[in-house]
Amino acid sequence: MPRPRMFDEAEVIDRARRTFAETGFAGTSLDDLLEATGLARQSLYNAFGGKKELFMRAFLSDTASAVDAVKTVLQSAEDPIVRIRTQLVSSAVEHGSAQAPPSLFLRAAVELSSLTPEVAATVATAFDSIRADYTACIVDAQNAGEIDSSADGEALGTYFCAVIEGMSTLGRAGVPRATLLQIGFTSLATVPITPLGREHLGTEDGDWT
Amino acid sequence: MPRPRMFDEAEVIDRARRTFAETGFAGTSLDDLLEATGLARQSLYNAFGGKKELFMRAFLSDTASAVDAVKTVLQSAEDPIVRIRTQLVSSAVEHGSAQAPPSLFLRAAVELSSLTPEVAATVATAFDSIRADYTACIVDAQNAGEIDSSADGEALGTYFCAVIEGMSTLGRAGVPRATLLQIGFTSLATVPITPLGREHLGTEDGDWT
DNA sequence: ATGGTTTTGGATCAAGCAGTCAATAACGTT
DNA sequence: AACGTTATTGACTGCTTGATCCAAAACCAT
Repeated sequence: MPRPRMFDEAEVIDRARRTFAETGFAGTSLDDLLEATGLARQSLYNAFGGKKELFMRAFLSDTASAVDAVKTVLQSAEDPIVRIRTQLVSSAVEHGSAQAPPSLFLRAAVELSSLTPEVAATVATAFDSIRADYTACIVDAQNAGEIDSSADGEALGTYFCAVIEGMSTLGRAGVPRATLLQIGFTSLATVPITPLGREHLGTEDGDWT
Repeated sequence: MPRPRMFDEAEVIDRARRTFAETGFAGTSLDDLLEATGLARQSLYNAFGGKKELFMRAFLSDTASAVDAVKTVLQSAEDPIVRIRTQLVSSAVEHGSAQAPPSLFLRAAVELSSLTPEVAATVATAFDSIRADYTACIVDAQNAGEIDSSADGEALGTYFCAVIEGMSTLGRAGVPRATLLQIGFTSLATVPITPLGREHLGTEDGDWT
């Protein structure tokens, strides 16, 4: 019996995500959000509660999909070592583009993790999840004989977390995609890949323009 | 004949740097700055011009000293390969501490590099300088026979830029110092160190509590 | 002392801020 | 067709913002 909404909630959150990612939480005014989403003032308050709540919705959604994107690649059906390279390439491509929307996850981590406990906890959990996915994939590769069994999977997992976040930060600062790709490929040299693994990887680095 | 200032300009800038680093540009009000610096309103405007100008002073100063800190370590009198490890450790220690003041450089890079051209240019120049210092140090190490001459010094330089920025981001998100140190040591495995270089490095990783 | 210059601190301003309220409009159910 | 429920709308509120103005105080060279 109620009057139906004239907007798509998911789309509003996505627009808000973009806006917050571009100008930050403190730097985004309610009017900015209204313009970006097309909502009327009271609609936003009815549907979401306020600026902080809408931000958290957008932030949690962005974090979840970022974590999910990593998991999907690292748990695909490819060879484990190929999955790792694919993930690094995918991070480089995602963060190394001027027109691509910047990451709200990074922004929130830098802007709010020291001020908002909930953001800090979410960021920590996300890092942990990514780290665990990487570690599991490395263990897979070790079991497949593609990575030397003496390698420390945990250490490499946290390490790749840092590399990914470094690429994200550099990408936001304007570093071009090709450079991020180089960083990704270079970081792969940390992994003691066996001859078998190297065979699976192939020699081609691919073309990413 | 003019009345002398009752404040130390450098100290004011340093206090402002800390405040901006903690709450960002948009998140810091003029009253916050007055409280942090102890200045009176008009004094701040007389001495610096306004919020934006004071921010730029603090940002440029922070960037310069961050770049300088890297350069100092990488151009010290130690063995080249030791310098690199020392720099990674120093970055981990600097960014991996809850009480240490967060980096305004990272904050500005993430918050403003897409909005303020001058910030973006400064950030880009800083990255370039760090990258160049790393590359030069790697070349030194190659000439000293500590790193395989086939290594791509440029690629490793940009790579270490990303690692450092990744550590900075993770540190701000609450990742502890020990983890950052592990990341730093792990990242060193990317470098093809010769037996001679390994000898110079020693076996000890040191104790950093 | 004294004059000229600067700092200082309080008062003030207009603009922008997040959030609220009451009235209207649109829908599904009955 | 009428009702109850919810979305929409736009005006409104009190507060904070960055910035400016002005008069009084502080200093140093003379």
